[in-house]
Amino acid sequence: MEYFSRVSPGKKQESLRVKMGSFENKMGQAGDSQQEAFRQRCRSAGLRITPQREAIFQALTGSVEHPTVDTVYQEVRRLMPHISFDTVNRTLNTLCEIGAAFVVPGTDNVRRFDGNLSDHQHFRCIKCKRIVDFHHGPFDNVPVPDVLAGRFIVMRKTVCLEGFCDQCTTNPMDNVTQTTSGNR
Amino acid sequence: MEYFSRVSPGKKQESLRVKMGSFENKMGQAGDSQQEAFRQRCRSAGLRITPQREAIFQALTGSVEHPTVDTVYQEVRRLMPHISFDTVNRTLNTLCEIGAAFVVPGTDNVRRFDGNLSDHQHFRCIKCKRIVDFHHGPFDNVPVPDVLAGRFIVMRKTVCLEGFCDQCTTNPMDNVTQTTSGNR
DNA sequence: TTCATTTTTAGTAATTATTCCTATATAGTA
DNA sequence: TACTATATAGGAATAATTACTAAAAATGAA
Repeated sequence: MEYFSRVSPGKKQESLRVKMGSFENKMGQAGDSQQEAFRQRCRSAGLRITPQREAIFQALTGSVEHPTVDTVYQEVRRLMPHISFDTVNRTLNTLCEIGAAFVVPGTDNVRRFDGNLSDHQHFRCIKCKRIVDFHHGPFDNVPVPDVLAGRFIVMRKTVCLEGFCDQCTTNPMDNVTQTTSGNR
Repeated sequence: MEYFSRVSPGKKQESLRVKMGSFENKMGQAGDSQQEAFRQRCRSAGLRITPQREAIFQALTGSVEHPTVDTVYQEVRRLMPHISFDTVNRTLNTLCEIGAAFVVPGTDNVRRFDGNLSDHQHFRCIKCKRIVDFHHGPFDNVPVPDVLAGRFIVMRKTVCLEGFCDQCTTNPMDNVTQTTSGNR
């Protein structure tokens, strides 16, 4: 079933509300509670729940690739041919503002987004740039050095690992650049 | 003493080599070994040692602010009025390629650079965006979970702290957005 | 010291990623 | 059903970064 977003100005179309129902049916059981939690988060933030927002959230949380705006845009366009790039970009920013998504810290010139809202860490492959989520309990609460705890208010502690993923270990030294500071 | 870079095409000027001497004299004792190490690193990488490169490296390592390209450009222009933005940007990229500088991982749309080559970590202020270097020995070698060590080749482990710096703790909740993933 | 060669740079243009604008559509409430 | 405030589509603009190329310069050999 074709899933429409808004159409060109001046052309009234049947409401998307009915089609939103169809869209929800496509999500299956496992996604329901996540999508419902998303709607609750929108309501709490005073935001309207639009089919575009639901589709963008769904595309992001259904991806393990930490996609760029353009990747999410291509994915959502398959269901919503008239969606605009700005809607996807603006909505991803909105999701980040309400805590329903996050920009992944990195050194690329293009932003990547994370739809995984549970505690986790990232492993970044230096070669293929893949970002893999993992969760290591002790990384949730690395102890803050006393000298900093007395000087700053530490709200978050992040551990990130970098190296070569299992797919790239056959050629680990190809195409490598050192581009991040910190431990070496 | 005015410090010239290259001048407009078609206008021969006296060599910069003499003025490079003057530039070096400005640096003082503490910077000499660092600048010399930089020259060694250039030679090892097969790169020419140009006054532009020395000035850009000097501006970066003399800054604790993790500056953007434009900030380094403004700083270097004070000594080299004819330097081009592309030279600064290209040279910062070159410094990163040879390990004489690093792009700081982050979520901003503008890149920031780090000239601190020693082991250290970053504290990022959520409010004022300041990045503060610190070194906490145990963060140099956080243990990698066995399940990852068996699956990936971990080349680097980074710990980053985020929160409010001492200057911003009087108004910690102003202007805050959640934009990074990971531990919360 | 001079000359030749390769690399680098200045000035400018182009590309890419992101944001802005506004008329219209729509979600949500009364 | 109607109204209002918010969101969107289509298009334009901005900002950050990269590319191009003629000329300058760093470097090494003679």
